[in-house]
Amino acid sequence: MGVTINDIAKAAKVSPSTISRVIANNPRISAATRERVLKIMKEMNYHPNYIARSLAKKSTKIIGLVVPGSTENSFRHPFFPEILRGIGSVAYKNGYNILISSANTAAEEKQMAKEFAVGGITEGIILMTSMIKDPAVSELKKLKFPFVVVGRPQDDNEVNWVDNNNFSISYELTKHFIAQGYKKIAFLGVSYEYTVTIDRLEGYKKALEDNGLAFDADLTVEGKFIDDKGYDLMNKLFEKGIIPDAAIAIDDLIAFGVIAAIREKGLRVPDDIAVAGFNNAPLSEYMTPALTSVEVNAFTLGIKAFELLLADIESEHKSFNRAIVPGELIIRKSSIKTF
Amino acid sequence: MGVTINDIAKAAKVSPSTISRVIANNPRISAATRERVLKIMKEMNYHPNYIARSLAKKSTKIIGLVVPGSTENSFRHPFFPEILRGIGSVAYKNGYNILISSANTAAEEKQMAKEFAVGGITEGIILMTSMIKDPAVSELKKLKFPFVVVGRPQDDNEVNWVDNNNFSISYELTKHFIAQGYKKIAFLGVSYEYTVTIDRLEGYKKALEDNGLAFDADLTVEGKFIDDKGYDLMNKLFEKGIIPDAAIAIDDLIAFGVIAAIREKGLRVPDDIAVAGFNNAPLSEYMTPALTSVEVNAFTLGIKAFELLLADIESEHKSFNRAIVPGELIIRKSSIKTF
DNA sequence: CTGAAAGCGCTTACAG
DNA sequence: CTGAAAGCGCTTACAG
Repeated sequence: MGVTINDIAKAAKVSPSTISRVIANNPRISAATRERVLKIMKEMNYHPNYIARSLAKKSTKIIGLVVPGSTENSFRHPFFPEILRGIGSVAYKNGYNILISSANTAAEEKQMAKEFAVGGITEGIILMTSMIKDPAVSELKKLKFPFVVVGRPQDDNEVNWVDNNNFSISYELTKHFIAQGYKKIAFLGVSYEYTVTIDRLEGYKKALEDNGLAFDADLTVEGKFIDDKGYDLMNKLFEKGIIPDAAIAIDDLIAFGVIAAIREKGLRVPDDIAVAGFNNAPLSEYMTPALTSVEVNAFTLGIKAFELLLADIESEHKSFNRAIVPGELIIRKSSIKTF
Repeated sequence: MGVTINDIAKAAKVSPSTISRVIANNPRISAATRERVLKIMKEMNYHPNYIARSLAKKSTKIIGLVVPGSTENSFRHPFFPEILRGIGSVAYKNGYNILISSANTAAEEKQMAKEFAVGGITEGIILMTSMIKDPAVSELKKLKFPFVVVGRPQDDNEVNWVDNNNFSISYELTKHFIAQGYKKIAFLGVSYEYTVTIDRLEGYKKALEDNGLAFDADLTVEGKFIDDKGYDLMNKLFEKGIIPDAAIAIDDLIAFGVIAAIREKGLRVPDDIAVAGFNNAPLSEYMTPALTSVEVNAFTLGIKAFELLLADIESEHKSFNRAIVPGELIIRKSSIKTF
């Protein structure tokens, strides 16, 4: 703070333009003056002002990240920091900084996204959301501002997005149960507000169908994605007098609640009811029994999200892209038939 | 992008100064012109340029957050997003945005902190670190730039910091074991690079001492905080032929590895060895047995960190402050004597 | 190879 | 109540 390009110019007895060119590594500056200026910059402890440069260049090298906020547990989920790590790793390499903002409601989210877009502070936005009818998405579309959505948007027309192959991986997981002879497979935690849960439900349905099992709506329990307690969801089934032989939960945290409910009823996992989740929570491998899950590779999702955004910001030729990161089925004891 | 204060000025047939005053809600502007200008701003879809304003006002309303990066698992730990949520919640209320940066090494961390400080882009910094001899801390001290450290710094002279009462809460946890008659209590995961682990070790030692138990260095296993596998740490004890009757792990994730090692040896938790962790991971309550832990209230830590930073940025009278957020002992089955 | 000038889009004393 | 002017700290054609 304090020493500016003009101070250096005076001290070096050259013009500010020259200082600017030294900073920018402009090759037209003679080696002699370059050295002299660099030395003085160091002596006077000069550092270019990022804000002034941004204004002059009309480029801030900052991207905005809008995350769901305090009222939603999604923010607490381990995949969030993983995605952030992924974004950060490539952003850093490309000289971008990340401005982060959390919103508590869809309206707030739209507001934050808009502020980032119109304020001239960010050059692009990543939305950590995949909600149906997301107002932030329509707002950014309207503004024609570069952005990427993490999670398939309901209407993926004219938007960049990244996601897992939720349909396929859910299909595969369901098949893993069917192949072992399970027939009454429950699906817990669908929320019609999140495409991710819908896609997983569809994969499950298709797997049933392809293997001659009828889809039974009674085996599907609606929830609020990861905001709900698996314990409650499983008990809804029990209260209806339904005892499945297997249960797929939309998230590992839900799965643990499901297991708790099963045990409370005096049943065993996997012997009486086999269980699997999604998102491979850090502790899932340590549980007893270890939980079968799907690794979603959130770090890679973050990398892809940034790459798509960068392309949108820098490319001359506008296009809308998507990247699908494959999930990996991780089979552990909770879903392996023991008899 | 595009429409500036000058465009509005022309359209409204007033000077740019007047537009600026309307934006700033300056009371000296007549209601009539204010209304007219606001109307035109809306019609022309004008939004003030944040960067230009920052340059003119010499205030960006942005704080920097430096987090440990990809190579460290600390970033993956659930407390990270919790702290971020806490910071975000108050930052938002105070009109601050958060610029985030992750570093992989201590040197990189210092570099990021310095760039944030000297680049004129942030007005203060929160360091998510509590490492011994943190170069970022000394750098920011040298620059006399406002900052707050999450975690007690080794030398807390002239630094603002927030932390849990790690000594006391560890004391309390240890006493919980002693009170039940446990005598051979292991302590796993001390890292002399993190003050948090040292403080917890000291609390453990003091509790032993105050209750007539000798501290036995052989019962302490060093680790790399949450980067290490609890499984390996516990086996180090076993390999030395030591079988404790209780084990305190520096983190819940470590504790789960510890439990896995205990079981592999054919012993039971808590019957043969009682176990507890710290940081109350989201799944700890679902484990079998549910894990005794310490809730560190990371959200509150984040709030306090921002409040301290804000005070440093805005206060006329410089001072160095700290805030201690009490942890809460959460006793579950893993540490309750069954016989 | 270097400089003078204009400009990026705002704010803010100063003047009236 | 409003405006003209200078300034925030840079960059960048244009000129030489």
